[in-house]
Amino acid sequence: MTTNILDRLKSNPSCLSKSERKVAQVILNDPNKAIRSSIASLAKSADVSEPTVNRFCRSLDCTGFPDFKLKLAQCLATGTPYVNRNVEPNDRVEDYTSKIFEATMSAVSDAKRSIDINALSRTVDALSQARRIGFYGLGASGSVAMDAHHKFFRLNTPCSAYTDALQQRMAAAAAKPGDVVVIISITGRTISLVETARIARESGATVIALTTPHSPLAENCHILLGVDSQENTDIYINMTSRIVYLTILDVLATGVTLKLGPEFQSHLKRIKTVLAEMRFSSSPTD
Amino acid sequence: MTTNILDRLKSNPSCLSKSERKVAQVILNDPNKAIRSSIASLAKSADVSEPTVNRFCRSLDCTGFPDFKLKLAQCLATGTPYVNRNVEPNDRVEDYTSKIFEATMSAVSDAKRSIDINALSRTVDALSQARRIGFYGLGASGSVAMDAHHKFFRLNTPCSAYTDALQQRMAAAAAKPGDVVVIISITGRTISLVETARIARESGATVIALTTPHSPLAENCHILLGVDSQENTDIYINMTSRIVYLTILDVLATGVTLKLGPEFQSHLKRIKTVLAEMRFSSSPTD
DNA sequence: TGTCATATTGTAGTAAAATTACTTAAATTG
DNA sequence: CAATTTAAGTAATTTTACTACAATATGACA
Repeated sequence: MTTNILDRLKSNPSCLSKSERKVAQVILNDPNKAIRSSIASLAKSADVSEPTVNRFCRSLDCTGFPDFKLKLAQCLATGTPYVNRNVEPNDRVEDYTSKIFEATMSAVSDAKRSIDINALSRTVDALSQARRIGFYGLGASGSVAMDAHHKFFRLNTPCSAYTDALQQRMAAAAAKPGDVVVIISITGRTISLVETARIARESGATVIALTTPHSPLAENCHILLGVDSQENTDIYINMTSRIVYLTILDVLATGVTLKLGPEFQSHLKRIKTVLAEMRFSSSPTD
Repeated sequence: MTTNILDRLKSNPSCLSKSERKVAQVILNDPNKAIRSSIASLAKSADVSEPTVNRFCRSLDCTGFPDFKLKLAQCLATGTPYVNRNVEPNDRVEDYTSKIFEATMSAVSDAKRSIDINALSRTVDALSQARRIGFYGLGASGSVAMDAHHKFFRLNTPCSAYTDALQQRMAAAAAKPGDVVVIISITGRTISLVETARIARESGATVIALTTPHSPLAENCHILLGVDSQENTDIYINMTSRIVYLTILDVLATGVTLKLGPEFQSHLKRIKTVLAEMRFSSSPTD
């Protein structure tokens, strides 16, 4: 994704001249006003000439003022007007709530843009032909693996989740060709998981990694579902990556279900009916 | 939020005249082109006059053409240009991937708008003063509970996750005043969980429910963290609510951490260091 | 069916906006 | 402290959006 215009404005003393910085300042003061202003009024507010505003837009890789307004408007609309603001000690509840929700949305949106459709497609193929499926995760990714298991066990392929390093190792060693092993790790650097991936490969299983690109785990799998963790925001990485992973697993489960075709829907319906009996009335799965 | 302009365009044969509909059609064909067009070129593409385009904008509650472009641009940027389209049998990978990602984003965005800050704040208070914390969930919410446990166990309050109905019942019965019980359920109608909530209340624990408003569970707790499940889209409910719940738990964990104050940060840092030793190098928690 | 009334669309002109080309001012460097 | 480069402004041009008005179409009713 081309970097957010607002961010560039905030962090760019270089590349802008003195008067251009005045323009930037005025825009940052009230971006929502800026997108509705004409070049003339903006120039007046910043106390510079109109062409200066125009040149300012060009230095930000826009073709002109209208183009700049458009891009600014879009970046304001993303709901993340000042993306990646970190939570700060004195934030009130509403402050950090907004920040976390926004960070989550922007992570999902980034992932949507950067996900490798081809890898996704090959994964759906592998999963729908699998003899058995295993989801492997430790720590925060452990619950992701459990969640994936809960999704996939309703399909008719045998399926397990392993959230313990030793179990994982044993399961990987016991894997056979035709098995699919999905390894989930935010860092992709946990030694035992990378080992597990290697073992699973040696056993002949298809190894799929849901992890950060270029990590050791990413280098040791057959299919990589890579998710770039956001550059700057340390704090949010754990929160947001996990959510992105869950979403990707939703996509995979959906893909496999579609592949299994319509005669399979009745099978799912039966499960729903059984679950409904546990309820005061109606509806889905907790 | 004012209803999305694109949606209005798609579903509005009324309120638009014949020529105005021609304009709408051209815009829907390539909205991204439309936001960069002048009124003249757009009028030409739609084979109508310029004032017609202008009148078209006015009938959509815009002050004029530039205003319309702005709103359209923003709604395209939201990433949810065609919200809530359901997955269909013949969707290609890229189709259902987009749909699921978009549904997720819009669910998070809706939740952000509708979440009760006051309830959130009281929950943070309760959690940070708790003698011990339990997270209860079954099915898909089971992994949410596990995840919450993984987040909270790093804070110094004793904390557990229960994902088994029997365990939950026993833990609820054993609860004491000062304990906080967080019950997670998408439907809020699972009989055993509603029972568990009642038992926990009787034991004197503070019961917090992360569930659908107006459900039996919602009526049986001290603090309700309600998340409306999306109206129409049946299929997505399970996927998206779970993600919203996780996000809310992120907010809670952040809130509690902030409340515990700065002298606590070193404690967290120590955990990170220990984890780092399990890695090929650097960084967070799987 | 013809006439009037209303609604819809288009034409032409105007004001405003954005951009260009050019000039002046400031800053940098040998 | 000149010479050259860079930055900023002035004024003219082009493009854009809008207004007022005219023309055409649509429809209701005698």
